[in-house]
Amino acid sequence: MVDAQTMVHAFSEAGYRLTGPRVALAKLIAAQGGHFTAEALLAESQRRRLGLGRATIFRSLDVLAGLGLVERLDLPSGEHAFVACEPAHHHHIVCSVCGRAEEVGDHGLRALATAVERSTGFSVDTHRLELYGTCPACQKRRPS
Amino acid sequence: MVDAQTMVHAFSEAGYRLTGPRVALAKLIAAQGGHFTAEALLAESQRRRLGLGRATIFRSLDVLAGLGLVERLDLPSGEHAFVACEPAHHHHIVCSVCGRAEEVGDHGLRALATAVERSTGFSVDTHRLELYGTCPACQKRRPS
DNA sequence: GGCTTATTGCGACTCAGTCTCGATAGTGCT
DNA sequence: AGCACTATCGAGACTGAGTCGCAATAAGCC
Repeated sequence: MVDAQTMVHAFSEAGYRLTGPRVALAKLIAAQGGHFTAEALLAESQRRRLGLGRATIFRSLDVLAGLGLVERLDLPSGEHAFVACEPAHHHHIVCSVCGRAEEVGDHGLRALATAVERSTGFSVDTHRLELYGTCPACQKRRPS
Repeated sequence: MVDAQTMVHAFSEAGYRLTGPRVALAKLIAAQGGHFTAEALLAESQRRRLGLGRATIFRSLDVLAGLGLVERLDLPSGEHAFVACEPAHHHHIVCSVCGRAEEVGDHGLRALATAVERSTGFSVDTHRLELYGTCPACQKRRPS
């Protein structure tokens, strides 16, 4: 998780203006537990009367994604969601019960990519790995 | 790659009716080299005057995805695409130059999932891995 | 051939995300 | 503080993917 402060700093550090809407959005994102959709942020901002426009939310999310503070992910349902995260290479595991997301290190994926390069002849540029499962808390609460 | 025959059989085998539109669509899919979007199929079917409706294409694609003969994938651009493939667990590597997709075996991903389970406490249900790179042919044609 | 019902195509509809544009407000300078 | 410059904003129109409802059609079965 990343707090609002960090995001706010990142904005100005990268040469973007530090505007009210951006600060409000940073707080909103920091308040989200796990992954969230643009639509959810929009709804929440309306509920709180923050007056953020749809376009502003999408634009800021784009900027944050560019800065690596937020990552797009595609849920199995096909929805597009986001998670707040540190700007380093990693992947996420998403709890399908509560939606909480956690960062996951490399764990040998790099080796896997190399193995694939060798066996297919492709050169691998990027990859996306998303894991879905149940987090410890939800396992305890509802042992399936 | 999967040929039209296989898909056609799979339809009837699974208890679906073997209709003209479905056969036409199967051929269309088999003719696609790599990944393709629903929109591309629609456009192609119009070009060939096959008279397939938008809804029909989406519905059949859903069915095929359910049968595992086609897999949804999300391109880095955010587009939703599909690839024809064998109904077994595997992943894809997609060439970002020509769009050709190839199937990739497990290569130790299972072990990675276990490592993640151990380190996070999550229990992993599913995952999606997509690799993007350049295929041998495109590397040769345009050595970057 | 006739019956049943899954499937189709059409067109209206929804919903996420983008675009345009005039208004607003950071930021840097004086 | 006051000012100018311009990035950014909000509202709402717009777009394009995907879905839905329904009457017409055509598989599969007798």
